[in-house]
Amino acid sequence: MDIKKLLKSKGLRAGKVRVDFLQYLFDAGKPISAVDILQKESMKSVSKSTIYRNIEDLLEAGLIENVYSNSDSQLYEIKTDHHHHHFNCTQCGWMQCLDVTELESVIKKVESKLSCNGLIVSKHILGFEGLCKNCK
Amino acid sequence: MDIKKLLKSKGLRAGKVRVDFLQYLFDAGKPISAVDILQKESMKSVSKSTIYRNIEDLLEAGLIENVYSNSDSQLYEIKTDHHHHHFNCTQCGWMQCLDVTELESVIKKVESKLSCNGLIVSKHILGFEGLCKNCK
DNA sequence: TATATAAATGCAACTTAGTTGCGTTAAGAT
DNA sequence: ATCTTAACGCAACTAAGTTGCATTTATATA
Repeated sequence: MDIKKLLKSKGLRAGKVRVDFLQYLFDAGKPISAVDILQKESMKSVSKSTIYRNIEDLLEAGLIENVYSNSDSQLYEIKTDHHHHHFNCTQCGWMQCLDVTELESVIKKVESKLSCNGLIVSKHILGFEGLCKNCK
Repeated sequence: MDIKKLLKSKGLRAGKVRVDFLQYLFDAGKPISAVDILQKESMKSVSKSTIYRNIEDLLEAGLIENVYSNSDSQLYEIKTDHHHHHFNCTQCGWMQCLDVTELESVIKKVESKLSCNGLIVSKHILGFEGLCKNCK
């Protein structure tokens, strides 16, 4: 789908930086931080407040989501209907998507148990850390 | 067990601030941040570098461990042999320990599958977020 | 108990991710 | 073409965490 139309469908204007930013996230195919973006050559002239405010807007619109990692800066990726988690190399930062349907069903059980205890569960965070093939 | 002896058994000296800090973590019975500590009346005169360096040392000694939360500052708690996870209220910061043995066995399976793929898994992070009874 | 020494602490300056207020620019509806 | 307001840039700020260095103190040893 066209980026501009996607943004419009969520009630967001297709500002120059916003379009580039979202396109970059689509192309990256991996979790990205605000710092990553700001260090990109093509983004050198972009103000960081613009990036951080775009992250806010895109999160709120449900176009991107936060990804857990042990890095100093928050990571984000395009939000898909297919919920998944990540393995994160603590040495080089490499990440791999994990599809673990078995896990998801157990997590659902825990969440419904918590709901019965009077809590509202809005999300869960799950991540695996360690060393990748190259770094070990 | 006596705090000073515990520290000594890990090859750490029982400095005044370190003992107080570790005692506080034991008494708190909930995850605590460096900022929490530094704001305590009895810790007002303590340097923040001392706290952060103590956190490093205690982590390395395996006496405390990091706890995931959505707060700005990192949370820590006394490390026990009994591994567990938390529910975290995003409004007030309240946390509840969760004992989910069912989850742990599935996670173990995932981790061994990752090991077969040539990755070294050192730890996993799991947390649930939402609203507690008071905040919902 | 006195002494030596390295670990623990304090202090101040620094780093870095992220925020905020405000003036300017440009997207897109009319 | 014009108007409105969202998007953007800029600069100053906040707050968590780090670092270098001087001072103090825990503790091993004499």
